[in-house]
Amino acid sequence: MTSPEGYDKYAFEPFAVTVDLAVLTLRAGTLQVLLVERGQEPYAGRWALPGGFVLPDESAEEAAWRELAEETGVTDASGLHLEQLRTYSEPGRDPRMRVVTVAFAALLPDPPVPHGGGDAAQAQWLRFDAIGPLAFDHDRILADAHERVGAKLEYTCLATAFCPPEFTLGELQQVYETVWGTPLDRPNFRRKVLATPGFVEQVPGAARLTGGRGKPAALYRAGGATALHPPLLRPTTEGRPR
Amino acid sequence: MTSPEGYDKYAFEPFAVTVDLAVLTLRAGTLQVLLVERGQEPYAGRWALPGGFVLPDESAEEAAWRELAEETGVTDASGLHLEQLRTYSEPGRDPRMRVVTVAFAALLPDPPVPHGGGDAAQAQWLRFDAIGPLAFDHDRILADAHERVGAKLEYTCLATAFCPPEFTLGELQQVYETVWGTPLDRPNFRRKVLATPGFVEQVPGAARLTGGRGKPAALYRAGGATALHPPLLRPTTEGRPR
DNA sequence: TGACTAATAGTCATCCCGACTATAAATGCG
DNA sequence: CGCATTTATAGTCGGGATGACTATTAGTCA
Repeated sequence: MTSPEGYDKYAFEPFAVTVDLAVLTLRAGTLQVLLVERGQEPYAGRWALPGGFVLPDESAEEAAWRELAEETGVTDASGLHLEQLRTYSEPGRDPRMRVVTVAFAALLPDPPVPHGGGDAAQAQWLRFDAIGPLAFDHDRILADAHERVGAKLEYTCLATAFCPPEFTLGELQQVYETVWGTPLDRPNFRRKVLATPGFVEQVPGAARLTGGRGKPAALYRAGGATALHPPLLRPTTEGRPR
Repeated sequence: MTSPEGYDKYAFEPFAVTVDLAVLTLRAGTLQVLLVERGQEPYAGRWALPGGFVLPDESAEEAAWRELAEETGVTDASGLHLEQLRTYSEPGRDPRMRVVTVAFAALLPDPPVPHGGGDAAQAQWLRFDAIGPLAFDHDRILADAHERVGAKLEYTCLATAFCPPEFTLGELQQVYETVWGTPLDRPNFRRKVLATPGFVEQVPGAARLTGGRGKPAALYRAGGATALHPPLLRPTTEGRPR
C-alpha cells in the first residue's frame, strides 16, 4: 500500500492535473460541440476538447468554470449547467507527460456567445455527428458526455439547460429528439411534461411565439423541479446497454 | 487560459493524486463500510476511507483495484464491482499539501475476506449508520457513494454485486431495503425482479436454502442483464431531490 | 381562398404497479 | 403430536402512466 498516512512530500510522483470540457449545445436542430484546433504536436491539426491546467489555488470545478468562460465568453454562470463527468488517468493518454484530467460536461442554450473570448486557438462549434477522430482520448470523453447527458434527460429536468429562458414545448421536445436521436410523439411528450409538477411553468402573459408556419405555441420557462418522477424513458431499444 | 497546447514541463503546479475507496457490504442486515483508523496527524484517531497514491505507471482504476486487494485481501476481481465516483479537488481538503483524489465505490458480497491483508493500519468494517465524522472530506465522499449506489439500484442490476454467487430473492430484497432504508412489498418485489429478463436466473437443481424458520426459498444467481427496464423505483418520497 | 404546417385536445387499450388476500412449507414450542 | 409462527410463493384488483391514434385549432404561404 502506498499509504497516505504519514507521507512525506516526495513519497509520490507528482502529476499534472487538467480539466477538459465537453461543451454541448443545440444549433439548427443539431447537437454541436465546442472544439479547439491544436496547433502543435502531438495531434497537431486535430480537434480537441477545450481545457487547461488546474491552478494551484482552485478546484477542478473552478478551473472548469474559468475555462468555460474564457472559451465561450459567457460571464453569467446563472442558467448554465456544468457537471463533472469522470476522471481519465491512463498513463499513456498524453505522450508528453503524465496528465490526469477531470472531464466536465457543460450544456448551453442555443445561441451561445459567439465563442472565442480573445484567446489563443479559436474555439468553434462542430456538429456532433460529423466529428473526426479527436486528439488524445477526447473521443471517449465526448462519447461519455453524450451518454451521460442522454441518460440524465430520462430522469432529470436537465433538458431545459439547452433552452433559452423561455421556450416552447416543441423546442423542448427537439432537445430530447436531438440528443437521443429518436423521434417522439408530440401529444404524448406534451402530456408527460405538463403532468410532471415543476418541470415547466407557462409564462402567464398568454405569450406566444412563432417564427415560421403553424399555430403559435405557448411559452414556458423552467420550473423548480430537478428530478423527474416517474422518468421519461427513451423509446425502448430492447435491452439497451448501460 | 492555461493552455495545454504547448506547455512545457513546469508551466503547471504538480499535484499529488490519490484514490479513496468507499467499500460497502451488507453484514447482518446492515450496510457496512471499510474504514482505517488514522495514526497520525492530521485527523489522528479518526476513521478514514482506505486509499493511497496513484503510482507513476498505473491509472486511477488500477490503483483502486490494488488498494482494494491490499485492504480486503480479495484476489479474484471476478464478481466485484468497482466504479469511479467522482474527483475531489478542493485546495484545502488536505491541510498538508495539494491532494487531488479520485474516489471509487466498491461493493462486496456479504462475508468478504476478513480484511487486513497484512498492512499498516488494520481496516475494519463499521456500520454505515453509526459513523462519526471521518477524516478529511471523507464524510462527503461516503455520502456521495451511498447516494450513487442507491440510485443505481433503481435502474441497474447492481444489487447482485452485494450478494454471494447464489442467493434467494429475500436476500436480494434485503439489499434494496438496507441501502434504501425502506421496506418493500415482498410479492411485488418478486414479481418485478422475475419479470425483468436477465436480472436473475433460477439455479436449476431445485436447490434450496434455509438457515432459519419458514418455507425454504429457491436459489437464484445473477443473470446477464446490466440495465433494468423499466426501472425499479424507490417508494416515491414525493419530489425526491437528486 | 385554399393547401400546408404546427400546436393542442382528446380517445382507447395495454401494461405496470401498489395494496392486498390466500396458500404452501418449513421450524419450534407446548 | 399439533398448532402457532415464520417465510416463500401465488394470485387478484383498481388506478395511473403510456403508446398509438384521431380530431380540431390557428397560424403562414402561394
